[in-house]
Amino acid sequence: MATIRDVAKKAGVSVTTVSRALNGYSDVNEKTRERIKEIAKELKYSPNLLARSLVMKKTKTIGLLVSGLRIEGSKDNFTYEVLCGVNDCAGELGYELVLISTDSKKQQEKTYNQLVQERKVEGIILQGIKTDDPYLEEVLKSDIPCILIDIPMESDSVGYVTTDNRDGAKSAVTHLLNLGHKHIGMINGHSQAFVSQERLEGYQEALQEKGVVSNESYVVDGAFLEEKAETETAKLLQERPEITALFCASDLMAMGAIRAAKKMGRKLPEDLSIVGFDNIILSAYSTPSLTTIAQDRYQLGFEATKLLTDMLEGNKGSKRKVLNTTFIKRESTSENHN
Amino acid sequence: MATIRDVAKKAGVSVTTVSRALNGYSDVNEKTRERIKEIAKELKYSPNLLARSLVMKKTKTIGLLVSGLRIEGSKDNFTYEVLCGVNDCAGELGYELVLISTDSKKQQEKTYNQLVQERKVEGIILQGIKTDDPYLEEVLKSDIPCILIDIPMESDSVGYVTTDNRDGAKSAVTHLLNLGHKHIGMINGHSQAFVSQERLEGYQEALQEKGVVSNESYVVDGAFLEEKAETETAKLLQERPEITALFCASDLMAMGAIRAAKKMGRKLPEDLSIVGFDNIILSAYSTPSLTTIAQDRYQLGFEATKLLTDMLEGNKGSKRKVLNTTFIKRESTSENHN
DNA sequence: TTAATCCTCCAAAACGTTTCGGATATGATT
DNA sequence: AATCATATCCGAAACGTTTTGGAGGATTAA
Repeated sequence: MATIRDVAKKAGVSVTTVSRALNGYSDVNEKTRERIKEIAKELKYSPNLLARSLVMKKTKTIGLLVSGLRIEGSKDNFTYEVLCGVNDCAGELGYELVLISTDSKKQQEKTYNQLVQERKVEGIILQGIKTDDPYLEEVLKSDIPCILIDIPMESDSVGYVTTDNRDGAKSAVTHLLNLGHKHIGMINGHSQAFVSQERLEGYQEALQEKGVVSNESYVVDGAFLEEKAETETAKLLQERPEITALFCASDLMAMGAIRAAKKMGRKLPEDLSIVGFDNIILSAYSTPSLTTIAQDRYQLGFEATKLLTDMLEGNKGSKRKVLNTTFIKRESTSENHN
Repeated sequence: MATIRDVAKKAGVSVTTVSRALNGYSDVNEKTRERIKEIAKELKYSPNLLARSLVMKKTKTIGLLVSGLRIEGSKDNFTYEVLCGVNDCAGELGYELVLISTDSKKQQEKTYNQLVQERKVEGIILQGIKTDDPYLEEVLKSDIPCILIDIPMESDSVGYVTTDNRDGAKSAVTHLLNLGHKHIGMINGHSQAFVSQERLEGYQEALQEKGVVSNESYVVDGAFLEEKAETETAKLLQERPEITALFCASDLMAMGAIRAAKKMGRKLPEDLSIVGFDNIILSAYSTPSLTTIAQDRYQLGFEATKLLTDMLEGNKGSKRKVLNTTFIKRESTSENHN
């Protein structure tokens, strides 16, 4: 609890000198600097960051605003892995990290600007918000530097980082086409997610390139939920028995799809090939293990932080980053024998 | 960026009055209070928490110090789920949460006290540190309120929350005994974890109660790692072929054990029964799905936060909390037919 | 010798709040 | 009329830093 004043008194110098000594300014004699450092250590002095930030108007703090930091997130670990990336990068660059989690209830109490202003974060990373979230509009208007994860929007103060979802989806579906599948269904997420739109486009593009006519009724909405995906898959497979392969917009939904198929007595992958998206932990452990498109969530967080700090430090440069996916072949896909 | 001064000026009152009006003091006329509130909203004023904390010497902030916020943590999600619990409870009680992650490199630069003092957290929750961690000693000496997760140590300013590991382990092993198993091996974690010691005791106690002599060579160390557990299990099963059941101190290690057993051609659960500990997501998806002892990691975080804030607000009461486990029967255990 | 330069150091202001100890006015009580 | 209580407001200090603009002395240059 020693303050700079205590150090100054004990060292017989002014507060100014202590401050400048400890902060490495050149206008202080090396001998006194050493003495001051000594005394500071002796008194276990460490500067009060509140006071410092107050006067410097810099907090060296970034916020990670996540909508829905919930236990269900354990299944895909998206938030956790993004958090790891953000944390690592922030740590490397000397930024503090405060975690801000909202839900619709909290959002009614405080506007985005209030939230951010109060916490005194210099910039913020947004994860998990939907495209129809009221905060999104505020973000774009506000001049607080912000990086969006998986929402491709830009302005003077906002950038984004995302995965090449379209390309990833395309390679998933191309893989199925190459295995000889003609009737390929898609279990998509929900329409309030950009990634869903993009993955749908990738799906359609792949079909088109191989000259397969796409059928609207082959695409259903699984809301990124395992259960919803299961019921939707069951319905789809019943109504469209000619389908021999499925592309799921998330691994979690693929888990639901697998369960639905198994319940209907379909052998996997002989009767039905399934490709997921994400490469979550589960996908390697399920039976059959899941062929999928891996996206690097850790890197998503890491790059977001890099972009944000670049903005904060005035480094002009691209405010967006699109990461590549990698295709992972496992057991859930095989040649079409029908 | 409006300050309290701006509001005061516009309202034609003093700074003091604005402060007292907004903070609900009674010595301000209701009419002026309303006017001030109006103007505050108009100017989008929100108080600078830095300044406030500086003068009040209260930050309403707690820290979650985790050692090893790493991507590998995705597999068991321990940290994530604890975080969710901490976050929810902190949110409910109006505390901010800052995430502090350390590793041995960082620990050399800053002592625990420095870390905590600088960040101006009022209290802190420690997760994931080992019993031989140098920070632990500091924590006990320091008078900053602290709750340890899974380390049963207490002092004036520190408490803990943990799971009843001994009882959990005991019920796991008792389950195996009841299935007729006589030779039960254990894949434990590492000795720098209290939970390992406790789970070992539970294992031994269960055996003793049923009058089964415990055999030291039946217990090996899997370091809480999947791979290590796999190799250790392979060795154990080879050297002690009479073993028909395994109790693993974590589900993740059980995954390794399952793999080892499968590679040796053992049928599960017919040839070998396995019980895990934790109830991680994977345990429900593996083949066979894993019988396990569930611990509520979310609740661990939630209760830790409750204990901490109780301490911060001067509510005297117990500084410790031990949560119960629940037994979950799945496919990986069956009767002993040997 | 004088002027200029450099090296060390410092006093005071500033950051945006809260709070303590009054101040003023009004009305009630004696 | 004097005293007291109450309601409403405010000035100034305090929190612990950094930074600005200079002061004083020693050294160097002219």
